[in-house]
Amino acid sequence: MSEKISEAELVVMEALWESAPQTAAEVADRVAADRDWSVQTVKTLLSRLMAKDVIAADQDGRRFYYRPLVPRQAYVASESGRLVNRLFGGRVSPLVAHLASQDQLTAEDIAELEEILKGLKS
Amino acid sequence: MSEKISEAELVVMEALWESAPQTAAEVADRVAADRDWSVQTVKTLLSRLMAKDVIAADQDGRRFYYRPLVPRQAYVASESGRLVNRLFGGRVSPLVAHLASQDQLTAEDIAELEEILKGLKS
DNA sequence: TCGCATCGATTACGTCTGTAGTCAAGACAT
DNA sequence: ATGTCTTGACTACAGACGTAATCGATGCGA
Repeated sequence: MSEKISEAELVVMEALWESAPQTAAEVADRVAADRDWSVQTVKTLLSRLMAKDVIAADQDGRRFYYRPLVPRQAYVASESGRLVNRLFGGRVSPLVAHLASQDQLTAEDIAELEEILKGLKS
Repeated sequence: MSEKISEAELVVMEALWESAPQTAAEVADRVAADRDWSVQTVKTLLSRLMAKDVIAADQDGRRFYYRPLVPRQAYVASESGRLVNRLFGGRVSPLVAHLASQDQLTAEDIAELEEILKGLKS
């Protein structure tokens, strides 16, 4: 919950969710795979994430080890909730119906969805 | 597709998707239900949407009738696609699994999802 | 011990966003 | 004809965002 995480900040969060704790340099390395950012840029984003209280840093000598405070799970939950509310009036099935109508469901998706539903009808 | 529509702009788009064409004043009225904005604010948002080529205006005397150029359908498609890519690696079933695990699926949703899946297995 | 590399902090700066005021031109009532 | 209302265009401005340079402190190699 809490402060809104921006697009660029999210890239940094993903790096931390992938593995934590990490130093700024490590995060920058990991992030380099996606975005061509300078180390400075990554550090700025880390600061902003700290300001938003979604990550924390543990000092080790003069360097910091960063780790997420918000689990990816929670973020994903709030974001997908937001989307479903904004675009589908809070209902999930229209979202799936929509994706289905766009042929965005793979055969695998369909099989898995059936599994999920089976589980829900316990 | 094309230019990114901001949160505030989206509110205006929704008003136009609901009914079109509309004058700026009509849009402002409709929008007033959600947001407490001045007419000016709505006009600015309309301009920005024009600049982004997602709406168009037909002049009638000295007033304009605005209408969406991008159908809601298309917007919803690109946004939900973006979310699924950003958060679920492009796979839909994890999204549903996630929503299910959060108890965000109503019984109605489940029934409808079953219907959808039945349709897909034609 | 002295210079250099490195770290986080601070500052910068252009763009986008949210929100709105002001302005010029036309319409309308008196 | 003149003052008023309405309309879109233009301008404003603070805060967020993307991207990065610079700065002061510190540790390390020579």
